[in-house]
Amino acid sequence: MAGKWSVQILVAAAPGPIRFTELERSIEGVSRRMLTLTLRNLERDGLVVRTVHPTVPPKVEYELTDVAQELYSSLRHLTDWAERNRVYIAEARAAYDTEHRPELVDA
Amino acid sequence: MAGKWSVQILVAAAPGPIRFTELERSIEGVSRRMLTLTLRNLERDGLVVRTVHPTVPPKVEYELTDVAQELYSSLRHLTDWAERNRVYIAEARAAYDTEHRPELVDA
DNA sequence: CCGAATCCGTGGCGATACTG
DNA sequence: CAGTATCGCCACGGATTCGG
Repeated sequence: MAGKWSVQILVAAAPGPIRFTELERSIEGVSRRMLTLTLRNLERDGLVVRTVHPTVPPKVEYELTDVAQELYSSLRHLTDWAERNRVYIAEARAAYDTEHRPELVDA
Repeated sequence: MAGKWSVQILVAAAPGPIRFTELERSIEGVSRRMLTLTLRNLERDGLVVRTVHPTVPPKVEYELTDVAQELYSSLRHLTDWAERNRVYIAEARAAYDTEHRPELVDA
């Protein structure tokens, strides 16, 4: 799964174990459903470990595996690139649109 | 567009200018439509330049910009990771499935 | 050789409501 | 608190057809 939320979960969980609700709060716009689904897929791929503390109230923590930590490092190169070229791409897009689709520019 | 074919186009075009039909042949399973669409999006984002040679028969070449070359380099970290952990993930998946969904294992 | 236009199926994802 | 279950939209992308 290259799912929409996977990367943000990796980022949020990279520093250390994090609880379900903490994830939900730190990731803007994610629904409980998608958070669960994405976590299950990450767990399935051996990227996160799920630890249930049998307490009241329930407490579940998610933690990245070593493999996922490596993935996170590799991803940083990508995000760095994205950050560096954010403006360039936005300008290229604007220029392309004014040249090829003048009607839609202000829409 | 984080489209399905963008990365493969980057890889195919990284060595140098490449023609439309060459792309179509070197990328397994891509349709003419999706190739065109993806190329347009990459062009729009300033990642490829499209050069039309007014000859008969027509000849169109696509070439990566410097920004796209940087992206390609950054991507390599990811693909390297994927290659290194291919087996690990496959095994994690198989283990997860046999444990959580025994019915589907052979389906 | 290179591409645009149209039709249409699939599934990822969101909204909502219900549980232990 | 940490999920699960059900419903439905719509954008991505495949197949096909029509040009320059």
